[in-house]
Amino acid sequence: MSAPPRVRFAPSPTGFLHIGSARTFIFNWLYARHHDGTMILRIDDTDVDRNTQASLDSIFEGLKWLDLRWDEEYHQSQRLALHQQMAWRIFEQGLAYRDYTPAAQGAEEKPYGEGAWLFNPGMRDLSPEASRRRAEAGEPFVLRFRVPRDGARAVQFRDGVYGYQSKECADIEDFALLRSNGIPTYHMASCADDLELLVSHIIRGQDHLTNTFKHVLIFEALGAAPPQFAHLPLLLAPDGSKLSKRKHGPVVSVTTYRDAGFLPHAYVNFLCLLGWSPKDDREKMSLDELVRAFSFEGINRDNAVVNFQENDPFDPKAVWLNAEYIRATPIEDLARLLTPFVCAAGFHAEPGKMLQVTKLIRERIRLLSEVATVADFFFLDELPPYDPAELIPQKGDRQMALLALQYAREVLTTTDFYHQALEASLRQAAMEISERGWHGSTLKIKTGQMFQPIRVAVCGRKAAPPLFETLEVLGRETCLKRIDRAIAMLK
RNA sequence: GGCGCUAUCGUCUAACGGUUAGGACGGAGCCCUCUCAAGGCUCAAAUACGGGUUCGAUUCCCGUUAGCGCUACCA
Repeated sequence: MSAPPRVRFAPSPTGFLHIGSARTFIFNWLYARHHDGTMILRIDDTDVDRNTQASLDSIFEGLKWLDLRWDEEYHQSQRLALHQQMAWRIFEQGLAYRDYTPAAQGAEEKPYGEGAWLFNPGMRDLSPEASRRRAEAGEPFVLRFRVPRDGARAVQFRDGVYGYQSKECADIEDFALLRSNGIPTYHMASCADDLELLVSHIIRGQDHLTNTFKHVLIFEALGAAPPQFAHLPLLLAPDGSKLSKRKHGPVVSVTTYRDAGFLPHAYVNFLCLLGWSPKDDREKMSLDELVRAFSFEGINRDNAVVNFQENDPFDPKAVWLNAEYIRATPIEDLARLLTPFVCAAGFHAEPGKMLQVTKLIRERIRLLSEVATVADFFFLDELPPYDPAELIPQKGDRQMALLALQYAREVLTTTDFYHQALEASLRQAAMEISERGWHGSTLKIKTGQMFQPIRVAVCGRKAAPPLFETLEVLGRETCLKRIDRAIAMLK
């Protein structure tokens, strides 16, 4: 029926890719894919002073990691002529005027005492001749939109998320279209490009909701019907403030999540759940499911809190989702994903071993980076120091630990080194110890009491993957060496 | 200050006038078990406040409060 939508994500390269921006990208992408439309990436780099290459790199790096594609790409800085031309078209129609008031200097107080500022005195009604003369004389000016002041006109539009919106022109200030250096402002450049690129739906943060009235004015001045708008609730910090790089540091940067070992689609999934819901209790959703389920109706109007803490930078739900995705990842794929993290920890990640280790830790890590702490003993030549008290089992003592280790040592010297055989012979050993009693006592040793000293001796800690599989991966030589060391520590 | 937006468990959310207010994360407990996980089960936990409208309000209207946004020659 209607033409497929054209949507755009338009970041400005003035900082790293913000997770709120990432979410805006994702929602645009979902809308485009849901309707077989076109996803446009437009770099809004009109603020020459604040743009940085590092920021641009960060945006592309972040988007690349998210693993979602766009179909067309533009840079506003290469389209300035178009924006200027459109601005002057508005001027020609008498809908904009030159304002020669010098720019307000830096840190001047905002006098919000009585009402809002609407325009600078004397400039709106400068005669066309006077205005042109001063321009020709080289006097700098900003080009301002002439917001209708006569009558009680209101600007209105229908937002896909927030519904019908209306604002009196009397509450809209004469905003700038061109700066005194001739560079278009965000409002001008954005509308000009949305028009020229035939953007049909503008999906962006709610911080633009009130800007939209200005944009509608621009579209109308250019004789065009405004696109459809859909504004997204904002992402907040736990204290209710808007997420900011300044205040909240790395938790707002997409690359932080990548570096911590989030799976991109797990993270996309998490971001989708912030401010949107399929309304049927589904939470873990594949990209396909998200595309199918996405609609503006599912978008909330209330801002959403990213629930990070000072001692834990990641939202627990994001971590949980990531663990879900990790457990759903085939061993071979997961081993490959884990490898860089193992290498980064300074370990030698031999592919065959990675496969074995991955199998044992897949259900024990929530972030890929945790491999370094959870599986270190698989890669280390020598175990880091640990407390010998750890070797002593629950309701046991030093003698019991020693006995268990000595018995284990004996068994492990001869038994076949695969986990079924290891389990059988170590359980047998536990029974034998129990039958004989230990150091004159009639107490029996439970399997748990038998296995804990071995586990600690071999892994250096109590919390570890299943013992027999672990022994198998470690190999006889390493196991015996570590048990010997543990025995020495107990003596 | 002006204008706009918003308000359900700690957090993310469901319930488009009638539900014991549902789910998830996190928390607590139990089960399973060689530890840790994973898995299963159970529990605690919310409609900001005050007025209306209605036989009946989480839901509709108004007010209060609170939060957020915009109010730049930033985007």
